[in-house]
Amino acid sequence: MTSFIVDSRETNSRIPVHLRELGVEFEMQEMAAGDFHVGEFLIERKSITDLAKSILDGRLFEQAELIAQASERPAILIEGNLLDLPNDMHPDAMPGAISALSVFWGLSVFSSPNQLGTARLLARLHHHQVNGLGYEVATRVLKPKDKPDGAQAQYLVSGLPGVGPEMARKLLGHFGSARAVFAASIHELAQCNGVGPKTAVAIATALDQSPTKFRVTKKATI
Amino acid sequence: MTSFIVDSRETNSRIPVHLRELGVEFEMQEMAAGDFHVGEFLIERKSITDLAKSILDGRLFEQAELIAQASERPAILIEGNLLDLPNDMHPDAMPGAISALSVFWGLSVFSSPNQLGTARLLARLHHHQVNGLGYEVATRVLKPKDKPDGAQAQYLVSGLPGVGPEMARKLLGHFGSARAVFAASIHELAQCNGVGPKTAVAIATALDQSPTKFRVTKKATI
DNA sequence: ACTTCCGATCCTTGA
DNA sequence: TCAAGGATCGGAAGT
Repeated sequence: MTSFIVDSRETNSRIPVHLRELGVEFEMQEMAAGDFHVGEFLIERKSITDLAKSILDGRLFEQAELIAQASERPAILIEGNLLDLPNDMHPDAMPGAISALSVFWGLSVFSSPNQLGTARLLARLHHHQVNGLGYEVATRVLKPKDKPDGAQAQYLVSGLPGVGPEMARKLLGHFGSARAVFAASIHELAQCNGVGPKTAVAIATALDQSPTKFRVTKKATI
Repeated sequence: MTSFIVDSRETNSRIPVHLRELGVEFEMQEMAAGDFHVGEFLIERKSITDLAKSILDGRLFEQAELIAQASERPAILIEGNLLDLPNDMHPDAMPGAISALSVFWGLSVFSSPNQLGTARLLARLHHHQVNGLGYEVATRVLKPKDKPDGAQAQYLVSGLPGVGPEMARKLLGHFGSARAVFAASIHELAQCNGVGPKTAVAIATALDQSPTKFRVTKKATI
């Protein structure tokens, strides 16, 4: 699950070098299918020209089959500019291949501009699977700095469902402080001008919601 | 499902035109989340610059969450050259975003060079899902769309000064509900792990401050 | 998204 | 037992 294996043939590329520069630890092995084994991903790396070649000679889908059967999370990583195609290639060929890989073989289709980009992506994929995000996604950006007036309270109250800056102002005027707003019952809330029964209920619900489960770090599998 | 729905906002782009030129039939609708609904895929289209912007202002997560919860097969389609990034952006940011979208939100990450490429890819995705390969492909089971319970409360509480997502989580765990957090005294707040005297005072101050409209005296500063 | 920086909190030590 | 010091965590801001 936390493994990072690089196929020995990748010594031809600068990927292993870049990975080391990025401080990633990995093993090199002869791999039966794919080029990188990063956590649950099994990834086949293809430069855009190699990909074009594989499409034309029909070998692409064999390889797709291989990695699709070898992993729960098969992926292809297309490296290079998507416009660098052989002139004689049909313009639908590349999109068609990407679509087929995704629809029929369930592959994730990553893309990177160059070998360094590839290394960075691999490193991040690994890091994310090992450490998660390392932090929680920032909720509530743009917090006001400590202003002496009620801006702080207004911002706080405007976090309630259905409450924007204007409604927050009304609520604060009616109740006197943020603490009082948050202590109010549904009925009391509804007394405030601008607050109807629906909003009142929504507010009370949010306030009384119990923290049975929390997302610490989001974990999803495909 | 063989539907092909395009969000009405896409009229700004040339995608619908290209699609018609490619002989694809589709409907245009106002979509709640995403830009294209192609078979089982729900796809959000982002130009590389828009994507960069969304990363910087943190808006990307919300959108990812939206389409991830609205579909079994959520996807993002990155349009443009992956090297066209704001040069003030950290080089690890874009790969990190792609990785996170894939690992944590289970999104497929497509890529296309331009609007025509996007249209071609969409067309092929549709065609493949309609006409298939003669057999059904086992579509992978996607994410446990665990709607985080208490997210609303966490958002609300993280509006307090010195309180981010993590502290909010701790506070809610300690007090049981947002209402209880907002009712707590300085001393009670300080009981919570991670909350010291400074933070406790800051929180209480924010809660009890009243709009200064009526206050004559000013806060003394050193 | 990532990184850097800073302040607050918590933990350990040693008197 | 408590105070001072240093390690750690989390938040805020900038790229």
